[in-house]
Amino acid sequence: MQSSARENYLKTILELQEAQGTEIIKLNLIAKELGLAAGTVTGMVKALTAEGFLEYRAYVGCRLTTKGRKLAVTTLRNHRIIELFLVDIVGMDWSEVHDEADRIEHALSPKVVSGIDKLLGYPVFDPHGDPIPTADGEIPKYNHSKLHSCKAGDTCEISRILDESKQFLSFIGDIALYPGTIVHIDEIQPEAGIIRLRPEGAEPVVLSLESAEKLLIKAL
Amino acid sequence: MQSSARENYLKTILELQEAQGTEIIKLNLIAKELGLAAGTVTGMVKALTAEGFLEYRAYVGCRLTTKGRKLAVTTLRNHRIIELFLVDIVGMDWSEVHDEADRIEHALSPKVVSGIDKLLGYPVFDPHGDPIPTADGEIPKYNHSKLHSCKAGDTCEISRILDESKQFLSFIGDIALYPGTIVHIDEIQPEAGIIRLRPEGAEPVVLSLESAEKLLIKAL
DNA sequence: TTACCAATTTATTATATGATAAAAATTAAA
DNA sequence: TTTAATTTTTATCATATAATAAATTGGTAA
Repeated sequence: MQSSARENYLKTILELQEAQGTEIIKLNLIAKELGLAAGTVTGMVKALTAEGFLEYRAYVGCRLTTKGRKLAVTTLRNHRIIELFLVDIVGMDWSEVHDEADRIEHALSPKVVSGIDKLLGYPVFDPHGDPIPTADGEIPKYNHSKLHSCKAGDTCEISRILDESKQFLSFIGDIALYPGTIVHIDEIQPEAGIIRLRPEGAEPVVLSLESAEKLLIKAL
Repeated sequence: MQSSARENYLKTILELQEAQGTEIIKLNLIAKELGLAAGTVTGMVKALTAEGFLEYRAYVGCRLTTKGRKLAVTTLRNHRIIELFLVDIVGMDWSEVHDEADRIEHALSPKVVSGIDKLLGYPVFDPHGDPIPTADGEIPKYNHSKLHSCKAGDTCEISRILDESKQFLSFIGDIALYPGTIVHIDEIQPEAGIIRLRPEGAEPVVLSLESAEKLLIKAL
């Protein structure tokens, strides 16, 4: 079956569940995320419900069933493993691998994925710091806070970038704020809406608080 | 996606052109090769003709245009590079990579393919000995002969396996007749329809002439 | 409570890909 | 050369995916 559309829906619903911390996802949100018309989503959600991947209540939203979650997690795992593969093995820039992975993730058998997983040394995070679901379907949880909630004088480690757009990642990459980078918070100006920080061993940089909200950190 | 079917048609037509040494391919043959109904192929060939990928004359057959050949060669290149990648880097068996590659080949951007090409060291052959088209669209030609046309006493090197079915490759792999293997022809019995040969440094094996026809060799 | 606005669903339409059966053309045989 | 067998095409139908517009529902403010 041409299930790559189905896998995309399920993966997106899983990502929204993870991002929001809620089980039930409004169809409108799915439409926005996938760039589809609302009516299209209603139709597909009904089909996925009939096939046992989702539970759905009109005007309320939908939720993954166990079966749906399984397929969604597999797709998300494929996506993140491929992203890491493209960066670590193929040598691509982290800003350009998301769209590639979106296409490749649907074409991989479990055997290929497990081979690449082994090749990468069973990694736990993708290049953006997103946790890679395990082969048996667990998604590791970390409650890291957002960079913009730090205080001046704090030292912390960048752990995850929530915005995977090419532009944002290029920008963040240019100032070397990769996951694992240690930064010192020099100053926060809520009125100006900016945060001044210094990556270890590099020149200080200035971010908008809006941008800082897209960076998760681990306190040190 | 929409164009993976198109890419499959064009790639198949290119392979048939290469295998037969003729430009014009009958639609019936395409249908057999792709496992589709004849009517389906007529429809798609018309579409591909309207789009400038093919030239087509009813009841005669079709031929790739320059534009069609370009896309076909790219797809074939992707296929063969991915096969080699799956064997050499991921560690899969050569008998199982064909179907995988058939799915993955449509999901790869030129950037990804060129990265993997570099990673593999710009290879010239895939695991089955098929030549990998170059990035600028050339398909290297070799006029190797078939194993079954050898004479007793000959020594030659296996260069290419024409049958990519899982069963045949498993069998040939079990007796280690990979491309590069040197073999001595001990005996040929046309009446019995068999050929006796000895891979260098291994026990002799017996093949049907039918199987031997699927193996290309290079005289030494 | 009613009336309006936004969100959501339904109904219709479109495109890509495929199958099947009937019609037409080609090839082979008598 | 006429007929029979085969191949190829045409015509019709089916399924998956998506868009749009109209109708419906839900929430909110007067």
